[in-house]
Amino acid sequence: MSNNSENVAFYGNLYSYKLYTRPTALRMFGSKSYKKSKSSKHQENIQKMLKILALNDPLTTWSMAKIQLFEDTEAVRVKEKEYRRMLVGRRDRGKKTPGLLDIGLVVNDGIRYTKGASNLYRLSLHGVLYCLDVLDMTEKEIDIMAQKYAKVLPFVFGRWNSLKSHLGSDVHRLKVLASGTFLDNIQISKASNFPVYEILTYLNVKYQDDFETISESDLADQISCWYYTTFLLPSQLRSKKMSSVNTAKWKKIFERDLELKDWYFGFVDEAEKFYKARFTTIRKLKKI
DNA sequence: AAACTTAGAAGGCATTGCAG
DNA sequence: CTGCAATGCCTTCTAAGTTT
Repeated sequence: MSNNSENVAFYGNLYSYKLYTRPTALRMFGSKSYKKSKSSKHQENIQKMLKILALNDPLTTWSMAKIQLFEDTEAVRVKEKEYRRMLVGRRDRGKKTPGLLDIGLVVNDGIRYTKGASNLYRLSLHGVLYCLDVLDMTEKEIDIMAQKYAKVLPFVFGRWNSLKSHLGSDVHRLKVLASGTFLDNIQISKASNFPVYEILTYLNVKYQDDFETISESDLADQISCWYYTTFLLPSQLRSKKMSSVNTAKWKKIFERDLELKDWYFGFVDEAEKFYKARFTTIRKLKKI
């Protein structure tokens, strides 16, 4: 039910994740989990908050603080403010320092009216990717995040359990994307017999105008399409051919899930049309 | 290399507003 | 009045040069 068509998106397509959001987030909020490498207090705070958001339904700043501090109202009061500042950034002495909302890792997910109006916050898809990339999430935490964000990324997180049962540890290829690798380089064109390179390139073309802002459902489509397409690559890029085992797994996922199948092959059709039209154009030159 | 400078971040305090 | 939320202003801290 939570929809965001009226919200202004502060994030763009996957290319802008790779080029802008991710590098900015790494610089400002840490490129490694604060548990693993020395980080500033600010980075630790941010990462802790992101994890809270990752593991819960949309929250108000107050409820975020309460998750950590339960009944200690005074402490919650202080923490809550800290959280809000991290979200909205701060404007001090004429200077604006960006917060998680400005960078696009967190989005406003509607307003709760229980007591007055209060904003609900959750991760954006960029935020989900950053968490996968940087926070040291356990298997169990990722499962919870998938469940909480199933509506936001329906074709992947909405089918997480079934994907896990079919793909095993391969489900985590999403982390490749999270780490900023889009796999649209020419090198992969020979890594598979399937037109992986062509599809991923078309995926870039289709959403190229959405660099500044993209609707969340379009971004979810872009991510999901990337996700299913990369399964057409062997796990190690060295081995040239997909094992028949992999292909079988892939078919199995689509067999029972017609909605997914229609959606994915709808995209494949689009890509095919795109390339065909272009070749038709050049063919015409031959006839002159 | 210790002492000093300084911009920006973090922390603290105050105020406002609203619902029960 | 209490619990919650939002924001501005002031002070302290920190990380980085720069000077001596």
